Amino acid sequence: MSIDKNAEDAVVSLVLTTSRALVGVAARSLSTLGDDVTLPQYRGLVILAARGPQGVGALAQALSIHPSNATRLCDRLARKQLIERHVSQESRREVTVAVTSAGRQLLAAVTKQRASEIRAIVRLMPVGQWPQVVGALGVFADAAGEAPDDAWKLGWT
Amino acid sequence: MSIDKNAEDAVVSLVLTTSRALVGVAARSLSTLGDDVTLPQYRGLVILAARGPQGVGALAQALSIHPSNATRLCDRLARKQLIERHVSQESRREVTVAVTSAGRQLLAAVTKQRASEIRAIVRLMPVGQWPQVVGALGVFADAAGEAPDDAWKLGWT
DNA sequence: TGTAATGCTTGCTATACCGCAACTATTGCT
DNA sequence: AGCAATAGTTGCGGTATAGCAAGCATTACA
Repeated sequence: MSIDKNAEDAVVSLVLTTSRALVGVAARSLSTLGDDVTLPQYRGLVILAARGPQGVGALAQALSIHPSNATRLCDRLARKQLIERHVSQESRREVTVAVTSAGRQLLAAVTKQRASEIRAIVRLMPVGQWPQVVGALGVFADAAGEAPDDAWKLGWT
Repeated sequence: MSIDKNAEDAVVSLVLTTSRALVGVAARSLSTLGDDVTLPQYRGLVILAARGPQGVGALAQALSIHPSNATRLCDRLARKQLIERHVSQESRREVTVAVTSAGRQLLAAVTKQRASEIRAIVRLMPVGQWPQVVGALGVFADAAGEAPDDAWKLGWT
């Protein structure tokens, strides 16, 4: 048990270290947004892109913010042409919010920047170990995928 | 070359996936702060904890914000007893900012929460693969460590 | 010693974010 | 038709972040 415990601690510790590096990458990729888009706005974009067009209320719930707050977030995103508001066809009182192509481009730019930084790191790793890394990360990703995952909710991905 | 390219893409893609999971963990761990501490404030705390006590100007530079902004950030952190300001002994015009024990406790709580979530994921991985994961993550962490690393600057760690 | 540079703070203004309450428009139900 | 529930918006007040300019000490230097 103590051996397993130590092994577990070793894995956790390494994952924590890895986490620091990857979160740093993510943070920097967001900073490429400049002052154009704030973090809450980016989170909203991610949600809308992941879940597809939906109402302001649903967005508010996903972001855990007050509906009125979501309205104004949408105001700002719409002003930047990153989303579009359309009155729903089903209910005239519902407003459907959708990411525009410009919004998608912004999200793609963030991902691209992130991949680019990761690529630089990967190239520093001995090529001979890539297979092992792929295997290990696959195992981890599987496990993380099974874990209750609200990550995308937070829009920090 | 095309094979290496594919292999590289595979690694990058997996790291991206892993990144999403880990960033989600990090984001959730920050949300344990409640509304007590904002993200900029947390970033400041991380910097101070990592670099040790230092002047307001150095903190501002590390956070890439205006010194006046750093002053007010320190105001808020000090009001919450998370940092302390002392006039430097060397220069009476310099103010040294240091994390208090309460501040360290807050940081520890975040890390603890993060480790706890990671532990849950680790336990979902087959024990037999832990050694491989440790090896692979070690390789990755090394590579990430060699890469120009401003991650801690951003205080999202 | 007098002047310039440094380190930090304060006044100012602007934006973003946040929740609550009140309001409008629409839909659903009786 | 009338009333209640729903979806979204707007008004309001509050805090946080952010930069610029001005000011105050203090230090460094000429």
